Amino acid sequence: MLPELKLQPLRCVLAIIDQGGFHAAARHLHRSQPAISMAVRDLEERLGQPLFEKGNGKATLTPFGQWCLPRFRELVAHHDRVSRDALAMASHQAGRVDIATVPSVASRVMPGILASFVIDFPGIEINLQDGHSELVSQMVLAGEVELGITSLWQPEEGLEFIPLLHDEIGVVCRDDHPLAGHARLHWRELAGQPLIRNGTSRLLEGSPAAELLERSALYISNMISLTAMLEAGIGITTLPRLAFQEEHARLRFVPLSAPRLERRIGLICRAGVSLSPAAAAMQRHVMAYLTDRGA
Amino acid sequence: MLPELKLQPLRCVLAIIDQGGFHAAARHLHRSQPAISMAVRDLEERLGQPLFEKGNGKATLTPFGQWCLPRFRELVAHHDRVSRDALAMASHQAGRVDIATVPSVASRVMPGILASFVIDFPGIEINLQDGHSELVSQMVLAGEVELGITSLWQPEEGLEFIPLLHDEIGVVCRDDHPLAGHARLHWRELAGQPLIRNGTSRLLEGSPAAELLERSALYISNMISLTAMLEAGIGITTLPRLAFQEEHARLRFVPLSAPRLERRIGLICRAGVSLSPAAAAMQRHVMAYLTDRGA
DNA sequence: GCAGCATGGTAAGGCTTCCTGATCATTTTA
DNA sequence: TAAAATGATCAGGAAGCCTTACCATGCTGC
Repeated sequence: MLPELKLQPLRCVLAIIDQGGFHAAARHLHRSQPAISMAVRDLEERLGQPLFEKGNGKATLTPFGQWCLPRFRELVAHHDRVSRDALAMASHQAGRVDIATVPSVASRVMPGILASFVIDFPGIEINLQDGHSELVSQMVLAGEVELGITSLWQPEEGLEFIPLLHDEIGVVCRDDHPLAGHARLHWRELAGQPLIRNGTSRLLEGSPAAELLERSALYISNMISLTAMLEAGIGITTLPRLAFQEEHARLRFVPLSAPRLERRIGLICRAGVSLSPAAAAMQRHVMAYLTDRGA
Repeated sequence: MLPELKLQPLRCVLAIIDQGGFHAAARHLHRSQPAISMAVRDLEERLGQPLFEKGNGKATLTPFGQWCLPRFRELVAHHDRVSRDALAMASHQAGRVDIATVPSVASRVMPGILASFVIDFPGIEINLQDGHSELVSQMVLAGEVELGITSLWQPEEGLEFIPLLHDEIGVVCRDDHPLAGHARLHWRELAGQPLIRNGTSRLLEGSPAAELLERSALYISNMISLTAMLEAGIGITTLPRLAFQEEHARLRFVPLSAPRLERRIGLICRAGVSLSPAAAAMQRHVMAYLTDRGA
């Protein structure tokens, strides 16, 4: 029913007008002149009307051709725009990545990663959100973000996990606390200390140190409140090293040597769904960045 | 540089999504299923990114594919719109004709022509202007209108003339005028009559009756003023029959038999420039209409 | 007036593209 | 577990498209 207007012949028509002749158009399109003639003839046959005046030496548009010209030009421009955009998207020169991470990663790891990423891929827009680890998993599962960087408590259905970092658990206390000078600690040394639980405390579960949790009366999820408590000397807590904010001069981090505990931080994304080009670039970038510096 | 996105593969992608699978798309596009697979693969290679998820049984878009889909849909829709409009234009189902005629033709001939034209070509827009014959020629030459219907004083460079009607010259006078009862007149019978010249009087030039013009003191170009003068009995005039308005009960038209004069009314258009499809349809229609009824 | 150069159109051959039909591997369904 | 449906792959052939060579025509400068 509808004739299929191929783009190449349309380009020929535009080139003939813009370059002022069949020969010039042929040169411009890197074709031979007969190719131009035939493309035009084929197009005219499809439309059922001549586009160019015949007989006179010069290449002139018929009124029908004049009517068609701007529409052809628009269509070709539209094609080129789609083609260019798609190529930019595919080659990581454009696009958008939405990432969610736990706060510790967002503040301690992501800045370095993103700083180099935006240099390598200046066209890609980045959207970084942070939240506790279960929220991160949920956002990835729901498709709100394509990538997550977090620790998984357990393998979750529908999520793929790529390990990135081992994040060692330690004890955090004020610098004048008796434990502050230790190079490492056995969990029994914490017995009797006022332990403040936080969102990462469940990392102790399943280890001998778990019984410490049972004797803890204080739970604080907010990190700012927690550090304020610690600085006030109200008690001690356990944290992964990344979550420990080194800029607090009066707080000390002492690794827990027995049991040696860690959280495994990794990249998560939905299983079975491939990433957008931009997200794939980010994923590769994250992995290269963290393996270069040693996990 | 830019990959050439052919429309057929894009249609394949749309069909796969809309019909829900490669086989369904193949049926819908009247192609074999491998053709669809190959078209998609080729398109993916051009873009450098997969559009469909591989491995799982179903046909699902990658995020990149989801990004592309609406753009592909737009581009294909744009193509179809251009194709449909161009075809409508070419096949006289749409378009526009601008015509200029002399007033007599506009009021006496065009109504019948246009009445049947709009039935045959309901999609074509018509723009009819009238003016004296030299204005008509000018408008055609300047390209303001594509077609003119008028009489040419002389063959004009750049204009093509297709004769349509012979329009006989006669004398117009009031019904109580001594000449009103004649069936025909010899020019000498007009001698001594007060002759009012008008825009068509130069048709007498070059004939024996030309000397009547020299003895005429009154020239009136406006047809309404002229008929008012005639009805007032101020004088007589000469007019082509078509220009004589029969609805004036008190005026009579008496053909001039010696010399027998006529103006040749015809279609004019620019030489060497082909007509738009709509104008060509109009031209054919006018010629068929007037030859059917005898010139 | 005629050679020379430009225009665009035409014809025959070859290369590339694209489609088909048969077949395969995998997943879903009964 | 057999059957059906999915999409992928491959070889062969048809069609489209491009190229080289040649033709017809119109303009230009001597």
